[in-house]
Amino acid sequence: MAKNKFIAKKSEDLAKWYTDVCLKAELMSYARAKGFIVYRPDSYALWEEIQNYFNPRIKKLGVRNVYLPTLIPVSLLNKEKEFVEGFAPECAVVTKASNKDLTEPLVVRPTSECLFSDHFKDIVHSYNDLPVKYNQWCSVVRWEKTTRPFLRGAEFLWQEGHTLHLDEYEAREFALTILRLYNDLGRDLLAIPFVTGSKPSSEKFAGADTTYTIEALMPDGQALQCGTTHYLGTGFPEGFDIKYLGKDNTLHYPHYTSWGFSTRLLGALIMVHGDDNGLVLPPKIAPTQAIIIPIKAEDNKEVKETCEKVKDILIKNNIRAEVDFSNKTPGWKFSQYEMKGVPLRIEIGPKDLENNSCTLSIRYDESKRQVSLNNIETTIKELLEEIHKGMYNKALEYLNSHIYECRTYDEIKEVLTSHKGFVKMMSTLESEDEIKMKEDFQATPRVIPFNQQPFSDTDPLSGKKCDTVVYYARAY
RNA sequence: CGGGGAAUUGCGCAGCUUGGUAGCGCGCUUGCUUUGGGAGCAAGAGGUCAUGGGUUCAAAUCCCAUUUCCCCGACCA
Repeated sequence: MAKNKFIAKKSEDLAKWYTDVCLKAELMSYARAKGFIVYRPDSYALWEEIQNYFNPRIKKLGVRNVYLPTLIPVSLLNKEKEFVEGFAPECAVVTKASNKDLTEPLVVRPTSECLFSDHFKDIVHSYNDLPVKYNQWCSVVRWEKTTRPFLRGAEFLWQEGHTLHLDEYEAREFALTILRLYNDLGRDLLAIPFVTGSKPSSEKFAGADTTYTIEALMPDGQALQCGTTHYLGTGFPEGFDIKYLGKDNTLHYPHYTSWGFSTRLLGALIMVHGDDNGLVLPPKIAPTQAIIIPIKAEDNKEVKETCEKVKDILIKNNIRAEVDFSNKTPGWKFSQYEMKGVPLRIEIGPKDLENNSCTLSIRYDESKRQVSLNNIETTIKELLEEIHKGMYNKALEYLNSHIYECRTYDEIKEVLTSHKGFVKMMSTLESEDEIKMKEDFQATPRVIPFNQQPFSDTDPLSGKKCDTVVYYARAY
């Protein structure tokens, strides 16, 4: 396959490669305000596919979509102490409207726990009102100092779920159920494997009792938090005075969960699968799964008609297929759709028609094959499945082979200074450990994996006895 | 917030040192020839030179300030 001259090499300059792909694959452009981007049709379509996957699945769990305001009165924000301390520094605040100073400044939501809590106070009175399960699709604003398209922006799109439950057990179970759903989304739609587990207390959401996370590994060995679910306990209900009368005829605070993933998933998708020729999309999420390229169609009616026919057959079989009849040369089209990551290209030309076949070119492994036009829909359906599995397994193999069990300081140093990936180590989870890891290697404890298989009983940093497995890494 | 780089047509860039008619490549439009890995020829269209101020007869070019973007750090769920 011809190499793309418009995109930096992924292995040579990942940062440049990443921005090149975002721009050249027409996913985004920079907007006028600092840190803000335009989500162009090709990236917004990916976000819509994520919504299409996620919406029916949360609805099945009894979650309903709602929409709450963009602006939060400052006084509401101040009701949960830890939360304010965590978020205040990165909030944008509206102080003027109609050319007059507002009596109370309004904060542009960085997340909506306060708004949901304020509303929940009005609708929850009895145990019969529980559980409450809401979700909203919206954007939030966080005034980040360093921004990168999709991975970290001043404004990003996300879903935020907010639920109230009778007790801790039910709430925790729900937070874990959603986390499993996030993990499924990675595996079944994005072809991205995650390490799942809980966050050490230093990395928890401001105000959370427990934060559960899905962490992915990027090609430079840095971890990327791709979604979190929180068991928030009763802090927000206490701060906002949300109470219900239980069966026992006494008042109780309900138990709160919140959970979210953002358009950062698109950043992960680009990073994990992309190559030197640009974006590579897994078939399940690709807005166009198969692009048909006619060869010498101008003066060949048969080529044209076959392209149309194949497209119709594929669409009838729920395959997202398109045909490009534009007068660009085939070579141009090949490069263009490769850059945009279309998983499968179908070439149809006079030579193919001679033996009733077409040429398939697979984006992710750069392979080509000639197949019969008979039962083309079955061939392609199976092939798309195969591609998805292939991409997931490739990513899984990368993840697994970049988790290093470390028993000594020197082993930790080796992994983190050469950007290899996750350090899997035994830890006491004491803050001295974290400080040392941060100072020596800029690494943070990413996740305490659910899959705990202690391989030693000693913390390599302090030498103290311990029984918890922790993954450390540098993070985005 | 620190350190570095940059802003000239849709994109990539030259011009700036030494002030004097706004240039090139790609893309775009039209026509013909092409079409199995970014086609060829010809003719065209397209620019408040990031913004604001200053110096000058004259500023893309010199001076001051501001804004934005990119990279590396620090900060950040």
